[in-house]
Amino acid sequence: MHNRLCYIVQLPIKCQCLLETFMRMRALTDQNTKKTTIYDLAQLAGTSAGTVSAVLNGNWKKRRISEKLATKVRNLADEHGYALNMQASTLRKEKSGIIGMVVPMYDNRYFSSIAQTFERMARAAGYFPIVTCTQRDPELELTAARTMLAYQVEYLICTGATDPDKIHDLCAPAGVPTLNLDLPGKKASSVISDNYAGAFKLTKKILAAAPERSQGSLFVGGREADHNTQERIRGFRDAHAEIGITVTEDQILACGYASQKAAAALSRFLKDAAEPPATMFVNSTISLEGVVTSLRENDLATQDKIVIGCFDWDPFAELLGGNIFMVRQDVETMMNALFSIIREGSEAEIVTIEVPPVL
Amino acid sequence: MHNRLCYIVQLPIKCQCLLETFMRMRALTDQNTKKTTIYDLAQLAGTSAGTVSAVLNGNWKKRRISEKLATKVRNLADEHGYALNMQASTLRKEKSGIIGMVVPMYDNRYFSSIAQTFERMARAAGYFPIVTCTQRDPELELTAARTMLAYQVEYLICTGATDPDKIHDLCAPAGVPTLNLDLPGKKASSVISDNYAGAFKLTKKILAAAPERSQGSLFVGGREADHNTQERIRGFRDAHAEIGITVTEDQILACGYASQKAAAALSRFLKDAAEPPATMFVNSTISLEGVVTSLRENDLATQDKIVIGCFDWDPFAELLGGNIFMVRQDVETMMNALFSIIREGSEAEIVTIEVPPVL
DNA sequence: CATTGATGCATGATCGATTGTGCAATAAAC
DNA sequence: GTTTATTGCACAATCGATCATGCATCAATG
Repeated sequence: MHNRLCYIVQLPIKCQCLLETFMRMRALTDQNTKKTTIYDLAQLAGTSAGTVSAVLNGNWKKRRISEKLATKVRNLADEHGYALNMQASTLRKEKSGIIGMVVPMYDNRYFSSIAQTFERMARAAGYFPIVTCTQRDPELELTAARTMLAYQVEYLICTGATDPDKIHDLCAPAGVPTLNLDLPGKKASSVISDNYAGAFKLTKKILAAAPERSQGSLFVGGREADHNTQERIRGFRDAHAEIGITVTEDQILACGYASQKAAAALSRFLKDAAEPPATMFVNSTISLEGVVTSLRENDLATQDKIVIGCFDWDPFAELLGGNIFMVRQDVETMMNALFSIIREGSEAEIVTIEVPPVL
Repeated sequence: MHNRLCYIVQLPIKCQCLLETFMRMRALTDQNTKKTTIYDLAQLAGTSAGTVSAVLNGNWKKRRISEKLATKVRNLADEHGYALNMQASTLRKEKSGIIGMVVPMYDNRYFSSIAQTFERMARAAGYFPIVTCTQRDPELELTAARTMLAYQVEYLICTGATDPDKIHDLCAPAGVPTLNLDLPGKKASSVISDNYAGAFKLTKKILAAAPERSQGSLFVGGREADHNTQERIRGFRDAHAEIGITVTEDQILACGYASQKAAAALSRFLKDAAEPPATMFVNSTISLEGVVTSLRENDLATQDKIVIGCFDWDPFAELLGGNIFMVRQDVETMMNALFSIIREGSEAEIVTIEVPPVL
């Protein structure tokens, strides 16, 4: 069945050198295109494929294979650079060992740290992590999820997904559990930052450091529709309420996260205002980029003049100097929570874990 | 062969409600754990698995399947949320469509931009991209490469790899071509920044903007052993030579990339020096973090006092203000070069493409 | 010497999708 | 009416690894 036929031809002496060249090429091609399989190793070791498989995947003890044969097979595997064919293995075992994650972007510290930590922990848990970024494109989110399903992922983590519940509905019929990270969903467990508490603390901090000024605070960035922004605005409001200040609608610029949008929104605000705001709550480092740019353009350095609080962390932003405070979402703890849910199994009910960020 | 047996049992009426509950559970479990296969769809459509396969993978025209049957099969597939089993498909076709990439880290703009662009372009080229970060761990680099081989990647891109040639040697016997990105290798084609030209230009720029001072320039960050650092030092030297200055060994602090190392090396330097350097060439944003920290600690703001050139780009670093110039490695062009090599096929000889970075 | 048990391995079915081959049924050509 | 061509599909082998089953061989026991 698995015999690889080999035609041996008798050639006249004249052709010997040609033959040699051919054999070298074949050897090269063989090694270059044909991967060694357990059948090849079985033939070389004079044993069966099943035995080779047992030796290489570690349960040869159970199958009572002799130490001697096991060693021989392992040596041959090393010599020939044997690599397991995961597709075949997965197909048979019906378990891929793959855990998937979709993230919106890599290009800020929060998400890149999530991706990096996810890979590390997944590997430590014995999974093969596949991370893919969906460019904040809802369409691509679904396509990516579908593709991950095709690759038989055992778990799918939806990070900052536009519509995590739709992804859940895609995965559920295939028996693939999902988890939400950063943004919560209703149909699967979620691990998110404690946005309210973080925003509340951060706001108190900047209010305490704020200079006296008629023009009060400003909230910049994020989308009113998204859960995180709502919670942060609530924290922002309540921290003000605590010292007897009511935040009005015009103090909230939920203009989206993109830096250009934040810059534009802030510039518009500054044009109408008599005085710059005393404090600003900026909803992400991405938005902060826009805020800083806008301040530059309006000849307002960060230094001392305006106290900024940013819900997110970036090392260089921190070095910007001036009165800038950042809360750092606790990625390590969030990811630990995530993997503890995964370890518990999907039996449990739907939970939402809120991890406090650190100032 | 592929019949899924279904035992139908006649139960006394008493048990009817129990049965109902059972059926609901079974339905749930069935839908939750068993994925729909082409055999399931074939049975539902009253046709054969081969036909279903042909319909779903698009070559049903070639196989002369009627429009009517094709539509029926497609509808059934949609209804039942059918997802292709890639493992089975790959196993049979002996082509996975997977393209792999290893990167050292995600947490700086350069590498995260590379990862992001890679994913986008790979998808556009019809591949399924798998990116994994190896934490600058040479051991993990090899392990990751081996795992990628097991998953039957068709191509492997080694980004900033410690020893790309070793990875090549791992992949070659399996017939998997490799490409090097960012750091060159000898055994496969490479796409890298034109480090010499970039460094030369950047150095000229900071020299032109430099204040007159006895203490000249400093080169901070990177490893003497790595190709990029060598080339940048060469550019740094030559730009000085052009205006008649010879760079001495003590002006080169190739202390590694890590920010702490850069901070420590610079602080040590500043302790011994009578005066701070007029200009500094910093070898990456990571190192720049350390440099800025060290300057802070030594009460030297960036403002006007020291002209800094950084070989790498970060939006916030750019906003730091003061005399700081950054060259941005041209990721888009580099990745285009990479994929054009991939499209050409691996027939061609080993080439090294140097892409000029932009100031 | 016959029976039991342990040891060491081979055999073959199986996972799901793909694809070359072949065989009916109908249509077209002579 | 017979031959040829075309349409429309079913069948079965195959990819590589896994694992339940089974069959020799040899030692131990009665």
